Amino acid sequence: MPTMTAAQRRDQAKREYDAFLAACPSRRLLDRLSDKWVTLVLAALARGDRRYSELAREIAGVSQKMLTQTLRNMERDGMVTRTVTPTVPVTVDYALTDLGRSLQGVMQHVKDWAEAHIDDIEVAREEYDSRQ
Amino acid sequence: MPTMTAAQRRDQAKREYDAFLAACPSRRLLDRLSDKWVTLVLAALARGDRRYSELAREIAGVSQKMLTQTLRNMERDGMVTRTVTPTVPVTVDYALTDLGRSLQGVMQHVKDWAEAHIDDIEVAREEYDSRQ
DNA sequence: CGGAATCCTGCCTGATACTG
DNA sequence: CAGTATCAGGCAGGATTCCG
Repeated sequence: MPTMTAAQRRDQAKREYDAFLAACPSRRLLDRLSDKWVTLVLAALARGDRRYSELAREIAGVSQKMLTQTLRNMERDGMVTRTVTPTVPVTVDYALTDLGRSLQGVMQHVKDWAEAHIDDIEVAREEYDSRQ
Repeated sequence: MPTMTAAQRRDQAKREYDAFLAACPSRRLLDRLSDKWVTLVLAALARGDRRYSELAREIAGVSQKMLTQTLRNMERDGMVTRTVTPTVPVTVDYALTDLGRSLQGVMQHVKDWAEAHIDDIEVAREEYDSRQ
């Protein structure tokens, strides 16, 4: 009785795909980096340790929610350390770990590429749009 | 009459922020890369030209919609070329441009980093979670 | 100061169906 | 084969409020 066979095959494929995804290092990192705030936090901390409010000011446009969430995830991933100093009011400092610094070095190349080639992209885009 | 002053200030700040964003090369590129399919398409095409269906098979988990959308955007950005051969049925080949190859070279470093360090991240994460 | 919690909206994405 | 069109839902992310 092959009822639902098509749906079952799809589910099967999906499970295999998920397993494949979970086993692929590149994709797991890409999932992390596709959160663009991660890269911006890395860049900010590369210039030195920062307090929460300093990061919020330096990374224009990030909401408190996203900044907190990003920092939590990065702490969880061993990219940054979080140091609470029980003053009044409390101060919280963030710093890169060795792992974070290592990744930042790689992302720096991406940033350099962006500054060198983003104009080419803009030009290509305008030409594409002008051809309808 | 300072009615709506707070809201107006927010709007003003938002407009300034948008203008700032539009002027920042790194962020514009990050916006593109935060679409993770872009990186995967770059990697696939780096191994040689591909037809649409080949890409769909090679990049497991991408929907037709997202693949088409990603390819369109990348073509618009001058990263890939799209060549239609009017056979029956029609064949469409995608290839990297020089710009695309250049970016792919940079992203290759990211991929290498991922394969070298993703385990460190996993370990850090498990330790973080085990500490509640 | 540095968050946590809540609500709520948009759009991102996948599923499905149709076309040349 | 290589798409386009349409619909639906899920959740990313913003705004707001409250707390230690």
